[in-house]
Amino acid sequence: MSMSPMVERFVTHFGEMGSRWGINRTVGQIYALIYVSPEPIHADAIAAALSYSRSNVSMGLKELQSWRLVRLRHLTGDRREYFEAPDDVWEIFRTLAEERRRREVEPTLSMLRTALLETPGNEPDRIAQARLREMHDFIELTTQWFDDVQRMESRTLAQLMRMGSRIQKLLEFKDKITLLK
Amino acid sequence: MSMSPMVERFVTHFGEMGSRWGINRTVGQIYALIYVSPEPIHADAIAAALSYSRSNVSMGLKELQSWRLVRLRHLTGDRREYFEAPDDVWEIFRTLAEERRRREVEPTLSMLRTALLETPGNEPDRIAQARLREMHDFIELTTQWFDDVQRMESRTLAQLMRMGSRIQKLLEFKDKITLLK
DNA sequence: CTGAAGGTTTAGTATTTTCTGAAACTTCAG
DNA sequence: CTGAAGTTTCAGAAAATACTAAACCTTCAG
Repeated sequence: MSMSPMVERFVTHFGEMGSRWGINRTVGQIYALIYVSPEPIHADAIAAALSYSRSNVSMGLKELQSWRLVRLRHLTGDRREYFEAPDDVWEIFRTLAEERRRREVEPTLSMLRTALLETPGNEPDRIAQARLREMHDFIELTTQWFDDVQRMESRTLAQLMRMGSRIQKLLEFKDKITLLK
Repeated sequence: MSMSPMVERFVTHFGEMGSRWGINRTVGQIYALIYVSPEPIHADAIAAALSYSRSNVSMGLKELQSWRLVRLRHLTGDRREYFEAPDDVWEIFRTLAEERRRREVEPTLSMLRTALLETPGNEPDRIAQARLREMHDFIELTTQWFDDVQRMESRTLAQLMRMGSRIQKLLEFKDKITLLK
C-alpha cells in the first residue's frame, strides 16, 4: 500500500508529535495511518506503508490496543487481524484522558497523599508539604471535574465549549437567582 | 544540600512522570526541586542535591526557562543565579498549556489546514480528509475554548469546576429561558 | 497429522537521547 | 589589566530506546 502525499504528511507529523508526548514515533505513525484509513487495515499493510518491520508494527499495535485507541476486527473469510480507530474525536479524547489518568494521575495523587500524611520535621519540609498540598488539591479538583464532565454527552460538551467565557455570565446569573431565593 | 525523604520521593516521582510527558527525567527533577524549595536556589545546590553534573543542570534550567516554568532571580551581594518557580498552580497550568499550544497545537493546526485546502484525488483521500477535518475542528474548538477560559479569574474557574456536571442543569435552564423569549 | 499463514517474543544491533568533563566564554572585584 | 567566580558550549562517553530478523507459537485448511 502506498500513501498519498496528504496522508504521508499527516502520518509524519503525527509521529513527530507522538515523540513529544512520550509516545514513540512508530506508534504515532501507526495510529495516524489507521485513523485516516477508510477501511480496517491489517498489520502487513501498515508495515508496508510505513516501511517498518512486521515485529515493530506488531509491538506498536499492542501498545495502541493497551491505550484503547485502536480496535481489533476480524473480516469474514480472512484470518488476518484488521485494525480500526474510533472516529468520534470526543470519544478519542476521553479515552486518552482516562488512560493517562489511570497511568499517571492516580499514581501521582497517591504519592502526594502519602507525603501529606507525614508530619514535617522542620520548616523547609513544612513549606514543601504545603506546596505538595496545593498540587494535590489542584489535581484532585481537575480530575474530579473531568470525571463529571466526561459523563456528559459529546454534544452537551460541545455546546458548553462553544459558549466559552460567556459561561461566566450564566454563572453570575445563577448566583443572582440563588440569592433571590 | 540534602533532600528530606519526602522531597526526595516527590522529586523522583516527578522525574519519572516527566519522561512520560516528553520532558526528560533530569529536567523534571530539577523542576520538582525548585518547586518545593522554600527559597530560590542556585545551580550548584541543584547539582549537589540531585547528583547531576553542573552542565546538565545548566541545560535543564535553560529548558525550564524556555517553558517559563522557572524564573531567574539575583540575590543582592551574590553573583550566582538563583531560580524559583511560580507557586500558583493555576498559573503553572496555564503557562504549561500556553507553551504546549505554541509548540505543538499551532504547528498541528497549520499542517491540518494545509491538508484541508487540497482537493482529494480519490475516494480514500476524500475520506481521509474528512477525518482530518474532524480532528482540525476539534482542536480548534478546544483551543478556542481554552483561550476564553484562560481569561477567567482563577476563582471563577475553580467555581466552575466545582460545579462539575451540574453545569448541565444550568445549560438546560438557559435553553428553556432562551426558548421562551 | 502436517504445513502454511498469521502473530508474538526475543536477543542483539542501531539509533537517539542523555549526561559529563573540559574548554571557552563572561563578568566583575581589585 | 588580571584572575577568580560563575555560566555555557561542545564533543564524546554512557545509557536508554527503538528496531529488526529470526525463532517461536498458534490456528486452521487440506
